[in-house]
Order: sequence, then C-alpha cells, then structure tokens
Amino acid sequence: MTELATTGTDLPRLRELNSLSIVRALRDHPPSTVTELSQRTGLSRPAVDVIAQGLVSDGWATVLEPGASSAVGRPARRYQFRAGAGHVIGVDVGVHKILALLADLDGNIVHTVRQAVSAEAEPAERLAVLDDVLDACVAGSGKSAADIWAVTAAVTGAVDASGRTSFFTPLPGWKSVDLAAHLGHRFSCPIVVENDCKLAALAEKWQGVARDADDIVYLLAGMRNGAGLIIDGVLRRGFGGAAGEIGALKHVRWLNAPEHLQNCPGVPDTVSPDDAAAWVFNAARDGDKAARGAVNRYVKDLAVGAAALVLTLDPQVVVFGGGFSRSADLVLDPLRHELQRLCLRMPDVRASTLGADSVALGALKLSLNEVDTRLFSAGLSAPVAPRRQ
Amino acid sequence: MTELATTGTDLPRLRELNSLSIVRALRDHPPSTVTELSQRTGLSRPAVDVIAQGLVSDGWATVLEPGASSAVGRPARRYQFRAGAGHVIGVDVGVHKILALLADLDGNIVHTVRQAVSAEAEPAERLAVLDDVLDACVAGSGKSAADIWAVTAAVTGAVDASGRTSFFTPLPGWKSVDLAAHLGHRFSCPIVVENDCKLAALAEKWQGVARDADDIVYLLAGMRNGAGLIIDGVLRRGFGGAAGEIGALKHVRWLNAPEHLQNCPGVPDTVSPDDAAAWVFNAARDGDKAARGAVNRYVKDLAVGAAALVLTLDPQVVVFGGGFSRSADLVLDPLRHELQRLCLRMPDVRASTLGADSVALGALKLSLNEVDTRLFSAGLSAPVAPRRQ
DNA sequence: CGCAATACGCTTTGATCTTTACAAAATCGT
DNA sequence: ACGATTTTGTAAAGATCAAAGCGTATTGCG
Repeated sequence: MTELATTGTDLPRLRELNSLSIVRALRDHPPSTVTELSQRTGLSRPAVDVIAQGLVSDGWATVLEPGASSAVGRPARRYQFRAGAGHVIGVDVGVHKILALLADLDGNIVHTVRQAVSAEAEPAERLAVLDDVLDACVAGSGKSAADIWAVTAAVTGAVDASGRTSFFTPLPGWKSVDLAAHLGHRFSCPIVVENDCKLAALAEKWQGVARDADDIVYLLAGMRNGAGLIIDGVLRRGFGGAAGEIGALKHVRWLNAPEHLQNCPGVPDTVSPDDAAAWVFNAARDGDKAARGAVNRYVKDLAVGAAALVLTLDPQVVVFGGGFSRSADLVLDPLRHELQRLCLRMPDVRASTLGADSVALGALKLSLNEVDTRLFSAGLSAPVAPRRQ
Repeated sequence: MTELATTGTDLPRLRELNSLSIVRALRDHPPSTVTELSQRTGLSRPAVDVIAQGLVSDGWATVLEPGASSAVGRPARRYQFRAGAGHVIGVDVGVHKILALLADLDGNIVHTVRQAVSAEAEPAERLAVLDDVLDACVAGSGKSAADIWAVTAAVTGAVDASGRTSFFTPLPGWKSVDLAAHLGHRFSCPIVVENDCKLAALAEKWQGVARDADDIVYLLAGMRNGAGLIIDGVLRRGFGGAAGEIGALKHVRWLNAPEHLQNCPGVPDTVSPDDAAAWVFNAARDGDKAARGAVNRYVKDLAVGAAALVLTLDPQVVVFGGGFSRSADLVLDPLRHELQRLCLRMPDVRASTLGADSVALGALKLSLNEVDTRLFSAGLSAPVAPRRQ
C-alpha cells in the first residue's frame, strides 16, 4: 500500500510535493530539459518551469545554458540536480582498518581515507584513529564538518536502538563505547551507527551484484560469519537491531565453520593464523586433498546457517561476501549444492564483487538514505546541513 | 522513507488526496463532526465540509442528523464511514473444516459459515464443500457474489506468486489445484490465496495478542509446525512465498517435535492418534511423569526452530498459536526458558487467544488490506466492487 | 532566404483551500 | 422568559497553484 499523508494537503504543500517530484525526476538522470521533466512527472510544462526555477534559486539545481545542440528546434535549457549541495560520510570502523568515504548527494565519492589500526587497540586508541581519519577525509575534500549532512559508522556486533553494541563485539572494550555520542561532538548532523554485515548488504543492493533484487540474504564470510537482511527492498534491523545473528545458534555451526580452514592439516607454521584460510583456499585451488576437504567441511557448516536464513526469509538472492568472497570460485558451487539439498525454493547464489570496501560503501548509502528521508518527509527548503533532533 | 507519489499532483488529485485523508480520519472513529475532522486532518472546516458532503453523495459516508446534544452550542451533524458500502470474505480451507467469514469494510463480521470436511477428501470434494460454504455465506448475509469486494482463501503449504501450493501441502492431490482460478468463476473481485500460518500471524497483529508489535514471529503449533512472519508491520511472504518454512531444515527438528507427544508412553489405545497430544497435555497437567517428559522434549525441539526464526529476525513478540495453544500453560514457561538459553535478545513470548478461527480471521484481514490498497492507490470514485485486473 | 520544428515566456482560466464573516441553533445565566 | 454565549452551517472573498493557449525566439533544412 502506498503510504499517503494522513494529514490534509493544502496548496503550499502541493507545491512542495511537486517540487519533490521534480527533484526525483532530476536525480539519477542526465541534465534534463523542462519538456523531459514534464513528460517524466506528468506535470505541465509551465508548472515544471516555475518549479525548476525555484529549485535553482533555492540551490537544489543548476541550469546549463544551451550549448551545441544536435536536435532541430530551439535548444533547450537543461536542469541538473546539484549533487554538490551537500555531502555525507560513511565510515567503516573495522578490526584491522578504518575506512572513511565522503560523497556528494548523488553518491559520487569525493574523497577516501584509509588507515590501519591494530586489532588489539584499546577503544581510546581506535577512536583517536577514527577522529584522524574523519578529519583527514573532511579536510582533504575541502569541506568542513558543518558541510556534512549525515554520518554513518559501521561496527561489528549487533547495534541496538541507542547505537551501542551491548550484545557482542570482537573489539576489545568496545561494549561501553557510545560511538554516536563520540561522533556527535564533531558533527552536528544526524549520526547513525550500524552493524557492518547489514551495511555490506545495503551496498550490494545499491551498487553490487544484488541491484535487481528486493529480498536479499547477504553472508559476510570471513574468520567470523555474519549476515545482513534486505526484505522488500529495505534493510531490516529487527526490533533490537540483532536481526541476522543466526550464528548464535549452536545447532547452526557458524562459529566453528572457519575453524575447519584454520585447523586444516598441512598449513605451514610460517603462515600466521590470520592468513591460514587464504593458504588453504590456495592449496585447494592447487588440488591439495586435505585443503579441499577442509573447504568442503567449511562450506557444509556455512550452508546450514545460510539455509536457516533462506528457509526463514525465502530471498531472491543470496550474496556471498566478506573476506572469503575472493575464494568464491571454490565456495559457490558446493554452497549451491548444499543449499539445493537443504532448502525448499532455491535462491540465486552470487559472489560479491565489491570486496572489502562494501561495508564503508553501505555506510555511505545509509547516510544518503538518512538525507533522503529527511528531504522527502520534512520537505525541501534551502539545502543546508540538517541538525540532529 | 515515506513513499511519496513519484508523479506530479494536480488540483483534482489534491482533492482526491484530501478525500482519502477524510476517509482515513473517519475510519476507526465514532461518528465525527466536521470540526473534529478538521482538527484530525489539519484541513479547514469549510474544506472538510464540502469533502464530507461529497463523500456522502458518493456513498462513502452517511450523515447522522443531530439528536439529543449534551454539549453547549449548536449541535453538529455527524459523519460516519459507511462500512456497509462493501463486504469482503475470508475463508479457511483447512484439513478438517472449511470456515468462511463475511465482514463489512470495518471488519465487522456479518455472517459465519463452518462445515466439516474429511481430511482424506479428494480436491473435487473439498472444492464442492468450499463452494457450498461460500454460497451459504453470501446468501446468508443477504448479499450476492457481485457485492463482494475481495476474497482471501487460506490453505496449508507454501503458496507461490500464482496462488499454487506447488512445494508442499498435506491435502491429498492439492498440488495441481488452482484455487484462485476456481474461485474466479464465482467472484469477479480480486482473489488472494495465502498460507494459513501467515494469515494467522496477520490475525494476531490485527485483533490478537500482538496488536502493539510491528515485528512478530507467529508459531502455528499443532501436529504440523509452521510460522508466519510480520516485519515492520507488514506480512512477509518471501520472494517465492516460502518465508517461515524453517521446519524444512533437518537440523531444526520441527518435523519430529510433535512425535514426542504422539509416541509418549502411557497413551491408552482408546485415544485416536489425532487426540494423543491433547491426552498427553492433560496427563502432564495432572502430574504424569512420562507425559511431562514428552512435553519437555517437544518444547526443546520446538524451541530450536523458534530460536532460528528469532535469531534471524529479532522480533519484538513471539506468538504461540495453533491447536496446541490451548495448552500454552504447559508450554510457555519452558519455551521461554529454552529461548532465553538460545537467543541473543529475548523477545516477548505470548500465547494466542484467538483460537482456531485465527486463520479465517487473518484471511479476512488480508481481504480488507487488498481493498484498502486499491482504495488508497487507485483513488476513490463511487463505492463499487472492484474487478480483477 | 523562407519554412518547419521546437522551446521559451507570458496571460488567461479553472480548481482548490483558507480566511473572514454572518446567520442558525442550541445551552447557560439571570 | 429572554438575552448572552457558544458552536455549527454556509456563503463570499482572497490566495495559490496548475493547465491551456498563444505569441516569440532560435535552430535546422531545403
């Protein structure tokens, strides 16, 4: 059911609605003429004209005076959404690295800053690196913190409504960190903290292999397994933010699954525990019997949890992402085979192509969604950075 | 994000929007004065006045001339949504019975017809009984088939997009039945076929114990276990209609769970297999050791599947429904205990109170939703029964 | 150079909501 | 009983907005 305004609509609101309609028609399109916009929205040409001029004077759009025209007739002015009117940030506070992306309102990435951090770093140190990265990202793009319209931070572990990771997190001492409050000292715009798996799922729907799907189960496969769920085109957090945490169920052996790789016989002592999985995948690719067995046992355990998610949600697509997605060539076919055996209706199984940046990319997308929500609910006055509350 | 009309809005559409706004303000409220509606919608009193009169002349509302007034000032005319403008049907095509409910647009049940049918009945026989029940229901309420605006039929087994139950159904020979087509010969209005667990979940959200929740896992517990999922206030079917079918996963012992009750030692030979569970529950209530053990084993197995659903979705409420919900006094506490052990965030666990009629009630609600969707998307002309396509 | 095609900008018209004003109908106070 | 008060119903005026129509500007083609 289309959600209609429950409140009555008067004329100014009508104008606002139509302005938003024009903004929508402007976005994700090349610079458009008034006639094109008129056809796209169903509004009359004069109406589009005055609205477009209003958008230009408000700063939401820019006008391109006609240059060399290829068509017959008088060359038309073209209007363009001013994506540079605002910027948003998505930052992945990972175990080994912190990666910040800064983009305009169209999602074009303007600046990227990445910095390594020790997995054992205390919260204070990690937060200090985060601050450095954010400062560098904002400064490097020639902006100031006041120009940022939304910030989303990705962390591991289930994030509750208040932005805390109280249930579980592998980051040492992180349970007591109030990341949203910390970021709030630096930015006055809305701040969102979200789980990394969920954000990676969002990225796959936005720019990844699941663009065509509205029901998606995203598997973040690495030394830890996680999942992100998109249902009916919307990222679902669950009532307490703990949706997708099927790994907590012992009957589903997600916690043990990566151990098959880590404890695979034949891994040389010179290989560090963090790189063991990569070694095993390579060995399996070379035909090593023991490595192949370990991969198979890994996939068998992974598939049980995936099957639980698939049977619960009946998604269109399952995306195999995370660090192990580089070895999708070894995993995908046996995973499909296992799922076929365990599931009622077989979903499409695809390997992620976004790589390790997908988490930050998803954070960026959530920031953009946050801006859109405010835009399309609060109406559009002049383009300025929104303030929290 | 609130879904706004992507197309431009002109003046007639504005009037339509406001008319819908008034209809919304009228529904689920006692007969209202123009002033009340004005406050509820934010529209001015004269605007509400003309719209309300338009609704009356269209047949969407009735006017109550002022009677004995209790307040000071001139007594106001009162407007009321004409729930009797249309009627919908929800019918449960169960294994043992067929139950049809006919209600007006407010969901007030006008007529009920129930008829038993053998569990082994062939499709032709079952469809004949269904036809009889529907005829009796329509005729008994003084209506004709043309007065019905939507029909929803509940069946067991996953229902795909075309209304078939191709994956699985316990009804003999039912896989090849096209129920929607069968009903289409009798009704020209929209027809929906849906899984019984999902509809029971909808009923619990509508009129049951989960009215306050937007994220619900409904367990249909009986000799067969099923589940229905409501996420963000909306019933979710999954891409292929097979959402909630966690019972298909062997690691989750849902298929075997009821066997603990059926095979409980001590059940007299005089008790039929269908009544064995009830006997065990009663014996457990009386303190029978073996029966208590069987119930505990049953709950332990049930809880694993429930935990898989809860961990996947992180719902606010888990509703224990279905035939066994009569014995909720024995199940609820151990179920809570097991879930506490298995889950990350403990949801609220509640027993259904709607009983065996919840499936038909949910079907009724889905019919009402179907009508609402058409109403609020297609706009409201005169109230007439919609036609398919 | 003239004609056709297209886009632009202005004016008029019609529809809708809001504001304001005033009459009608009931209760309350004296 | 009668006027004051309060609330409702209704009408008129003002404001806003989109649609329709029409003249003008600019380009391409013959």
